[in-house]
Amino acid sequence: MATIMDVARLAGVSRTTVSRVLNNSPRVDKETLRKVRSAIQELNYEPSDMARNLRKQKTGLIAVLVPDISNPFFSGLLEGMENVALEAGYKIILCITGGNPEREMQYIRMIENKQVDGIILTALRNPVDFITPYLRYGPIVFANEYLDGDPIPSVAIDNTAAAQMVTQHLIDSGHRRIAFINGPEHIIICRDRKLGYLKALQDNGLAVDQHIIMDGEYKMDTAASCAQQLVTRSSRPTAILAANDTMAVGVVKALQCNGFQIPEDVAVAGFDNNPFSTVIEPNVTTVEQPIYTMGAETVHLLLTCFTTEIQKIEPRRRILETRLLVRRSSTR
Amino acid sequence: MATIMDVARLAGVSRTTVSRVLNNSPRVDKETLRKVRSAIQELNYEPSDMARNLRKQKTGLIAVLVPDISNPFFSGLLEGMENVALEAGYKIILCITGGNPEREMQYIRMIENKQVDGIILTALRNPVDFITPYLRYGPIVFANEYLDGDPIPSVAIDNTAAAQMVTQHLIDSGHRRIAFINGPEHIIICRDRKLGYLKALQDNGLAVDQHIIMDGEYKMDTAASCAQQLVTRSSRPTAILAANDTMAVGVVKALQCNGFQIPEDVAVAGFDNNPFSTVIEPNVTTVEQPIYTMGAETVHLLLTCFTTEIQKIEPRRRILETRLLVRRSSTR
DNA sequence: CTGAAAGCGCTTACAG
DNA sequence: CTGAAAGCGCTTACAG
Repeated sequence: MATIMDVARLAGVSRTTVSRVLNNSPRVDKETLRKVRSAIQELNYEPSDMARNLRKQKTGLIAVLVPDISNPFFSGLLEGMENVALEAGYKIILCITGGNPEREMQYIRMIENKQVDGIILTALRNPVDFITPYLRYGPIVFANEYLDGDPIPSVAIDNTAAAQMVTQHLIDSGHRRIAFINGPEHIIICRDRKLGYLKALQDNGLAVDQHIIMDGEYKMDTAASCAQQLVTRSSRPTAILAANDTMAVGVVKALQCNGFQIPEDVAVAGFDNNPFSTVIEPNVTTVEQPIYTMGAETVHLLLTCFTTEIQKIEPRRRILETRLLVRRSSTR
Repeated sequence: MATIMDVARLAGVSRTTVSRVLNNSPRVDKETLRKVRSAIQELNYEPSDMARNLRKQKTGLIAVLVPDISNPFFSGLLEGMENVALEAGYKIILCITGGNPEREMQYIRMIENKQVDGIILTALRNPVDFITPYLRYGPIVFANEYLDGDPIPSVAIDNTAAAQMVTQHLIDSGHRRIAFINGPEHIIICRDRKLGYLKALQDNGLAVDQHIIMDGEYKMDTAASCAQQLVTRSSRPTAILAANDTMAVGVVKALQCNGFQIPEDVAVAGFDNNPFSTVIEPNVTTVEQPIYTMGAETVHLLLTCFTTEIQKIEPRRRILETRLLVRRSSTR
């Protein structure tokens, strides 16, 4: 491949001048410009990004860590991120952690070697103390996540309020015994969804029964067996709230398999408004999140971090709006 | 951040020696090794990948172009790719083209500037002549795609045979009038699926009716309206084959909306074995593809291209096996 | 076993 | 308007 020196020689100028042409510097003679341009053309020259990166000390790369891209939530998030990144001249490195803490750390360490300019973290599986040391190498932001009193900027929804809203809807529909199938509880957003669920029960003077609060691991199968257990119990719940739609669908299928009618026997609701929720019959009531926007906003936030001191960024925690979508699975 | 010179100074050696330690060269004195290691530790030194890349003339990056990651087919493909890439020390740049030809070219041009070492292409939307000039910059391979008589290695299934197999299954189930809802026909695999469908009809002496061969654009909604049209016609088909499961699900829902029983009134089959196919009732008959393996094999193929002349690679076109999964949507 | 030097391909003060 | 020089942070023949 041709280098800047080849172009300079052919055009009979210094490589400084070629660089000026490449970077659209205004201080170039018209005739020189023409010569350089034609040399570039003739040699089919393209500047090397590797050299530019070293010189400018930036990679133009953003690492995005997700547990699993087959989950429509994360693929939607990535789509929002990718669009904004591309527009800003950045590329995204896809880091699938599979929820594995070691793999997560392995990817985070990319910033040490300056393989990327910044990192976006989702569904963090390591203690935040493991992450903060890496902040000195470059900016790190959260999507769909946040930590109490930490210095890491974030974009997310108010999970407590959202869970409270959907639980309240079930209560308003007449349910008094509502089960909750949560995702992994060490994930902050799951912790908060549970908080919102509990809050709604308490606000309405309903008893909390730990036996009908379960961990569905965010998976359809696991949630299905949770549902199975819930309905074979002596006093079965009349409604089941799941922390995402994938699990809600698992619940619906398990209940239908066991001969229960939805919503007549048991109402069901989920989170995310993912495509499954409208493929299954009955369609599942859910909390819609602005997923694409969340992805887009997170990249904007990271880009801001590239040029602004973290303390000066306002707001450092962005909260996006959610919307309750009432569908047949919870309608009497 | 500390550089190799800082380490060299602190350890009292040359940067050559530090580099040797970094790269585990055997020719280093034990005591020197100790000094260098402790200096590295003390300075919290990590070598810069930007500098290494420039020096070694490689980026450790692979660009993967996909039209849409919300499609489980492509997210599964990416998972297979990501795993193999990571193991081999490569990272993946996520390039979502949205099926946009300009955007596709924009991403392909990354290889000109040596932003990536190689490219994996799926669902190509540009003429192959647009691509071949870029082969001189670095290797390009296809996943789930192939082109007649071109020099680009590929990993895919035999789409003609697969479509023939599922069509034959419908014929064997007694259907004589089978509609086909295809994806965009300029995509090679769609062209071939149609070929397989036609072949099965011909082999069985069945008439081909162009009116019941439609373009569903790979989308659920579009396929649903295709189905709507098909069943409101005078002589409606007794079976509908869709080129992917997302469309098959659209067909099922549209038919059910119109009061048709599946499979009693109309049988349905799809492609991919995607999660939708088992969420909907009845579960949809489909052709299972080894998606994860396809992703993994494609990266292996690309890695081979990094070290081997393209003409010497055997086999240059890899064909993976498929399997027919007969489910209730096509069972009488 | 170790180091000086060249070089990967750019950009950017600095000087003219 | 243009160029010589330094430098981004590494690795790798080459020499000793």
